[in-house]
Amino acid sequence: MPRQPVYEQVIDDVTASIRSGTLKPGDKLPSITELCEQYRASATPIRLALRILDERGWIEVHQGKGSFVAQSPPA
Amino acid sequence: MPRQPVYEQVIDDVTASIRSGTLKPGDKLPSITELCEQYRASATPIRLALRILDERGWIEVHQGKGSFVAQSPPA
DNA sequence: CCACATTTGTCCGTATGTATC
DNA sequence: AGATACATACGGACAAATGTG
Repeated sequence: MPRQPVYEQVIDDVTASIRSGTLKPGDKLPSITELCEQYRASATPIRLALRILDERGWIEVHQGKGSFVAQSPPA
Repeated sequence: MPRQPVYEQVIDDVTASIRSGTLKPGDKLPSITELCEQYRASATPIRLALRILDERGWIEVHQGKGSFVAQSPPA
């Protein structure tokens, strides 16, 4: 079993939290700096995960403000 | 007017080429190394562009093989 | 099977710019 | 003005997949 990349782990964790209701529409996600600490990783995989989650419609990322759960996340 | 980031330029160029028919489904894109030379940029923005184009369904990227225009690109 | 070159994948650290608070 | 937060880009390192010989 090949181990899962950090950025995929973040994607899975966030989508799971949204699906389960732990994260609700409009909720603010931890900052990149905080996510780096949580996952003990650099900003590279964290930022990649957030960008992909944004592309897929799970979150909205706003410069200077932060990342927020989308109002209508995918099923 | 803020100038356009390199990765957005790549995205625009590739989507335009696909839309115009210059690039057809199944066609192989230049390698990352070649795109770096063409745009006189590092791999970072090139990779980002390819990843986003993949997420949006324009291309398919395969490790060890290359990037190929999707069989059914978006409208 | 092995060796090698090519190509993409993942991640790190760093620097600088832009937006928000 | 300063602090916080995200954006873009560079260079480098090592891993993994592919194709060829």
